[in-house]
Amino acid sequence: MAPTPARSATIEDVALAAGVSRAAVSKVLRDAYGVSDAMRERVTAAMTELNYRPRIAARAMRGRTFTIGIEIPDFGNQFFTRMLNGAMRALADTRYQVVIAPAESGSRHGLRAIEALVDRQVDGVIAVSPRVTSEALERIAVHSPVVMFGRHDTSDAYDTVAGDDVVGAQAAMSHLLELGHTRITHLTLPESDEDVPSPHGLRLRTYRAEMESAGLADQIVVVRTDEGQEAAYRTMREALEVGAPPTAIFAAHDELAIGTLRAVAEADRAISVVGYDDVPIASHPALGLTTVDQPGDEMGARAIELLLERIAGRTDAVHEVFEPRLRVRTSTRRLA
Amino acid sequence: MAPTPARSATIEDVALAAGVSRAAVSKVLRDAYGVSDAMRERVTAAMTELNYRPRIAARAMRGRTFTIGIEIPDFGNQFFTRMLNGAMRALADTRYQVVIAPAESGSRHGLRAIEALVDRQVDGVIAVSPRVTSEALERIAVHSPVVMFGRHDTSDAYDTVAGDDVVGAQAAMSHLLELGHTRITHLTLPESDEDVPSPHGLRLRTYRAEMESAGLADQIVVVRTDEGQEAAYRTMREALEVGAPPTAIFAAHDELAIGTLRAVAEADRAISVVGYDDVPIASHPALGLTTVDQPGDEMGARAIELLLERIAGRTDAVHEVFEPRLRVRTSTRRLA
DNA sequence: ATGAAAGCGCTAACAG
DNA sequence: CTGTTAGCGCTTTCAT
Repeated sequence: MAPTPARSATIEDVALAAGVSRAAVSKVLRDAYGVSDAMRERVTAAMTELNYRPRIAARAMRGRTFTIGIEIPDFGNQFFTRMLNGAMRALADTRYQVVIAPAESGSRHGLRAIEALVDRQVDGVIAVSPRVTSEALERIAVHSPVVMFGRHDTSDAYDTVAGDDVVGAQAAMSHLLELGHTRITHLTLPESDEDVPSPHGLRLRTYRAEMESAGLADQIVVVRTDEGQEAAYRTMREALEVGAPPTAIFAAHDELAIGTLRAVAEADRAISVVGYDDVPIASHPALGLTTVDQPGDEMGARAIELLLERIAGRTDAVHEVFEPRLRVRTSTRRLA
Repeated sequence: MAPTPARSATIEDVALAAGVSRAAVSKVLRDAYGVSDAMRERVTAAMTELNYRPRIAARAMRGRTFTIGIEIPDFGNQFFTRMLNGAMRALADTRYQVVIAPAESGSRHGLRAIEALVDRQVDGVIAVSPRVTSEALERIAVHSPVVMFGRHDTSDAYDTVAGDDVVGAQAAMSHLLELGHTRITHLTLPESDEDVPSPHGLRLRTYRAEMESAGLADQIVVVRTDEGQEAAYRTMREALEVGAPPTAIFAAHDELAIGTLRAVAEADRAISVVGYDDVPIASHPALGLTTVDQPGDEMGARAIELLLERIAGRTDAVHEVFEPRLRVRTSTRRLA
């Protein structure tokens, strides 16, 4: 290949080649009103001839980019894959393309990734960032439509799509309590906080409330672990070695539950484990993880719908909540 | 303090507020030569005051965007998560941001996603697209640095980072043969083709070669399935019902292997299964999947290094190959 | 050390 | 139906 590449074709080159004006080319490009078939044909011919690709950056300076940005905190968590699938499907018949910005593991709340997306002129943002302050989000939402995934706050500036984490956590806890468990540990992330409107905050709060109303306040144990299966495994391996081990563990999400299952297997203990999300692997017979199913794909698709509505001009906020559903499998058993 | 601005601040607003020229602000922004400390201070003050964020799209029209685009074919495959982690880590200390474009499941080869990235003016692209023709890639590589992940072709126009799939597949096959298996099925994707320089093409070819040189040419069985655990599960569930079932299955990657494991478990048969990649879940004791470990994070980090070199001006191609390593676990057993 | 000014490729009035 | 033209926000010579 030539080491000194020619610069690629611009709208002007196409116009020249087709013997028309730039405006005409632009109109063909955007399918705008007022182009004769003859002209359209010559222009498209010139475009393929020159291998023309419109520069989105140039378009961005005048109008839309037809790009949706999605911020994701952790690719290791397959729940977000479900969400993404739903989002992609909802966008399939539109002109929009998706770009995804992964939150750097360091800056744990993902604001940087959201801003990176906005700086790149996406037409709207879907973000999974329970820890970003609503002030920061509202500042962003002034200039760019925003739909937050998993949040339970109800700002006027952005929409939210979330699961009903109270109902879900209650289902998980009721299940364990009905099986006769009393020493139930909750495994969650370091930053989960009952006062933050995050899924994990709500699950934690619900865990506490359910333990208390079952008269088990003195049995409450909350273990914290870093994100990911591996970290959860190491944390629980240690946790199971000290003191009286629990008979059941309610993990804040499936990745943590799967890591826990590993620690439990190695410790060779009959400890029941419940997760949250119903990631695809959870139903694998080798794991048989009892978990709270969230309709991730529907939620992702709905988030896109809301975002497109906002892009189209809606200004009042919508806050949508999806119902979770307990899936009982073999990882939970009646207390012997 | 100004009221909430209808449109967000531009470089001009900052210049006005700081009482300097646009050029001066731009220089501060880019840390360019020739700015006094006093000026720098006033400008940065104005920037924070106005909550200024540079528009990458505008910058893109003149120079770099400091954005790396990564195209990924399947988020369900956790091997790509390993790759992404390595890539993110390698980029952590640079000015670059990552955006990821998922290949639409329809257009199975991901060219559209790569072009979406290039249209958005990324400074370089890493792509996982074994099926895109080298012609298409070379056309793109003329205008944008490209590193292909997993390909075994050696174009001059783009770099490649791949695992040694022949060695890896040989290791998998040798392992099964040494355990006494002779009826070994290979499970791969519909489009895998021995003549395409893709990982799966090579694994397929190696499977055939190893069977033949073991004198088992008449035992060769290749089963095709769509992408994903679920599809692999359904395919293998059916495949295990007809004819004489194999005693071992070599799956082209771990997601397929895990789906296979599910079918095997349900069929309640003692069939050995080997995967490829060593995704995180593979080592979980509940699965114990024997597999060929590829150093995904190193490979991702190396891909970034190569891309940055190309962005910096290197024009000769580099083709890097990483050595895989067999991980023997409980999913393979000596033939009874 | 600082600023004026010329574009980058595209869209969207507006004129013809 | 087609073309002219004025920017969008930024970088980058080139003067001063």
